Parts: sequence; structure tokens; C-alpha cells
Amino acid sequence: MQKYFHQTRLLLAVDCIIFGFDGEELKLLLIQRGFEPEKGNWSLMGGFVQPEESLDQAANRILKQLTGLDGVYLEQLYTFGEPNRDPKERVASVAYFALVDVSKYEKQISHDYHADWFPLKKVPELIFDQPAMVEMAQKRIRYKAALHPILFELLPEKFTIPQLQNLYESVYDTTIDKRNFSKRVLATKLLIKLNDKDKSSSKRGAYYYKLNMQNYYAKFQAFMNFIPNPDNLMA
Amino acid sequence: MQKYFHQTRLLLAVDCIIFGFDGEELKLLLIQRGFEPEKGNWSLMGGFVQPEESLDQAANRILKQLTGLDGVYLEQLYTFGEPNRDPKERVASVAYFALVDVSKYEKQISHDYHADWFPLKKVPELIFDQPAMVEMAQKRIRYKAALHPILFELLPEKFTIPQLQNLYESVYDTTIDKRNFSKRVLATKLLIKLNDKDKSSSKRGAYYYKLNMQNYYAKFQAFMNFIPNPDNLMA
DNA sequence: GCAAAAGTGTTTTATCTACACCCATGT
DNA sequence: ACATGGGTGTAGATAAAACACTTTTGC
Repeated sequence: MQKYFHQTRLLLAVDCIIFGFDGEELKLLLIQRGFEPEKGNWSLMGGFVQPEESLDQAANRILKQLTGLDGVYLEQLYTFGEPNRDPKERVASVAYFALVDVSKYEKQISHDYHADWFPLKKVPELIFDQPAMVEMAQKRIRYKAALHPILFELLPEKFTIPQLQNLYESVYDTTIDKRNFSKRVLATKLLIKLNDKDKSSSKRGAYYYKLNMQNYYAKFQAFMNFIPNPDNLMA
Repeated sequence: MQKYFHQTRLLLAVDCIIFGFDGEELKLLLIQRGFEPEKGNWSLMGGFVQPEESLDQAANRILKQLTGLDGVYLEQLYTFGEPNRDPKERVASVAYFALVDVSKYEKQISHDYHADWFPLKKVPELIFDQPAMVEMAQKRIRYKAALHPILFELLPEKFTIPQLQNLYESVYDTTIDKRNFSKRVLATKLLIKLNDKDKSSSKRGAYYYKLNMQNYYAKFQAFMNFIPNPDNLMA
């Protein structure tokens, strides 16, 4: 079959906004760009979409290149396509955001890319329109996490309720009453209490919990009472 | 500056999922495709992104081509990029959805495209991956309209509360108690009651309302009580 | 024994839900 | 006068918010 005539083709890239949580604050994984333009400057991890791969595949490939991780939470965020966003030539970029358990993250691999984690409030100057990508990703996470339990993706398999609360407080840059917080979290039936404690941040120790995966998948989509049937909703 | 070497370029398209509401049910505006492949079959309105235009500009251009309308509510939905979604050659498509006031829609223009409105439940077979686009757009509207007052974009400037309720019932395919509905809607302070009535659907007539634009813009972003500061949230 | 974080309940307040009758008018 | 859709109020249930003290244990 013939191709479409008289149409301009362009490069399509994927950029990944990679979030992690170290127990204290929300962080971004950035690399020092290895080629021109802007070589050596801090950048999101990205790459061009290859001829035989889908966008999701490209995003997963790029994420794995940098972190060594498979099966990470990854979601398409938005496509940025201003004609001159890359000075070299026209490149549209499909931005994805990823939520990573930093305890699984392999430092060695990312060493090659001169990668580093930056607290969201201390992100260095980024290239092109990447600041807008990061800002949008942050808003999207806040938006989505208010309705869906995505933030668990940032935690290790075993976590404590105070850790979880720190995470929410960090994402929303606020403080939450711990009594109300634990009540609400436990009311979701998403957590299973374990018998051992994390004693790293207190003498008394805090009980570990893990996700109830059945309930997790079942409730992931549910988000409001306004809506008659909470299944037809998620994007 | 030199271009990026050894990278494959591809076509980038924009497809518009155009919703309208006629007072009865939610509808989609479709065209009969004018070129191969799939010439003559029902399709979303779309087009290739031109060298000097942004994605938003392309979407607005395409929407105006078909409807004659400017300033329509238009939002980027998702980018579809499976390698073989178009059999002719690789084309990634950035899908946008639009909410149109059908009373402003100009029939003449769209006549050239053999366009027509289809109730969502009676959409004909669509080409390529467009069924997935439509489904995602429908979910996105339900999702977003549960939190933001976007559905007003589908109504004319003057509308009645029963019309508004029909719209919500149509979008969510449900029925709502009219006492609770009008209470909730009026509680938002988004509506200004007018003195004239729409007598087209009852003898008594229903009061017209219009949007309070100040409150509309102010509350557009607000959506939950969970969140401390409802400003940093929207994507 | 004391500092530091973990854990837990109750009351108040706001919001949501269910539900039924009268009104205005064109025919 | 009657059929049709428009408009309104209240009581009960549910969910959210405010708020303080006791427990554990390493030092």
C-alpha cells in the first residue's frame, strides 16, 4: 500500500517522569543528557519511539534502561508537541510518569547515565519543556492519588502506616491528623496487618502492613459515590 | 543545527471525538472518510499535524473545519501509537475530545464532509482503533464531569435545570432524583436564575438559568474536600 | 525516668439520601 | 377539569472533622 503523500513526518519521543519516595519526601530521577543539544544538562530519561514498538513499550523500555525495573507503574501523561520544543528539529514527546519503589531501584545501572534523585522542591533546571512535564506530572499524581490508591506503588511491599502518612503528606504538602488518617486507610480494607514491626524510626516500632491485592485491584477504579456505576470510569 | 541521525520519523495525526447534546441524549459527530484507506467509512474527524502548528492548534483547526466553531471546549485525551494502527504506514494519533453546543453547530460546513451526529449507543463501525478512542473519551467525560462542571459546555447559554438533569442522566446513563439534583446544582452557586422560561417541554415552563462565569472559572478546578489546596491539582 | 513516636475513641458537624406533595398552564 | 412536567422541604443515615491521652521502649 502506498504511503500518505505530501505530509511531513517527524520524530516521536517518549519522556519518563520517574517518581520515588524515600520515606521522607517525593523525588524525581533525572539523568545528565548524553548527547547534543543540551549535552550534560539535567534531563528526564527519554528516547525515540522505535519503528516496531508501541508507545507503552517505548516507555517501558526507557524506564528499564535507567532503573533495571520491570512491571513498574507507568501511565501516559500527555503529549507535548510545540513545533520548536526541541531546537534541533521537530520532535513530539509523549510523556509518561512512573511510580517506583526506590528500594528496588538498582543504582549501578543508572550510574552509566549519571542519574540522580532530586527532591521535587530542589529539581535542577531542566531542558526544553520538561519543567512543564514535571509540573503536569505532579498535578496528575495529586489528582489521581486523591481518588485511587496509586501511591502504594511508591512503597515497598511492607510498609507502616506512619510511612504511608508521610507519603501522603509529602505528595500534598500538608499535614494530616494521624487518627483520622489511620481510620480512613484501614476502612478501605486495602491493608493487611503483619506481625513484625519497623523499628527504624521509633523505639516502640510501627507495625508493618502489606496490600490486600484482591481488594487493591477491585477498588482501584472506584472513586466516588456520585457515580452510579464506578466501573465505566477510569481513563 | 544538524538533525538527529538514524531515527525513524513518522506521521502525527490528531483525531477529534466531538460530543454534542441535543436535549435528549449524548451524540458523536462523525464523518465519512474522504480518502484511502477506509474511504467512505465512518470515522472521527482528523488530520495530520502540520509543520508549523502545535497539537492544540491542529485540534482546533480540525474542529473548526468540521463545525465552523471557535473557542470550543477541547482537551487532549490520549495518544495512540500502536505501530500498525494505520495499515498504510505508521501514524501516531493524538486524540482530543470536544464538547460542542449543538445549537451553535453549523450544518452547512459539515455537509461537505458528509458528517452526521450519532447517539453514543448507535455509533456505526469506526475505522482503525477509533472505537477505543471513543470509549476512552466517554470514560474521561464521565470521570471529569463527576468532578468538574464541564458538561455546561454542551448546553446553550440559557438552559433549564431539567435540561441539565437530562444531560447528567444521559452521560451517566442513570436517573437522578430531581429534588436532590436541583439542590446540589444550586448549592454550587454556579447558576444564575433568569426571568424567562422555556415552555417548549411543559405547559408551566421551566426557568432558564445561565452560568455565573466568575464562580464557574473559580470552581472549575475545585473538586474534593480531601485535598487541602484545590489549586495545584488539575492536569 | 524520660523523650519520641505509635496507637487508639468519641463528639460534633456537614453532607448525602430517601421520599411526596402542590403548582402552573395549555388543552 | 385534568394531564403534564416544574418546583420545593424534611428527617434519617452516613461520612468527615476536630480533638487528647496512653503505650512502648531505647537511651
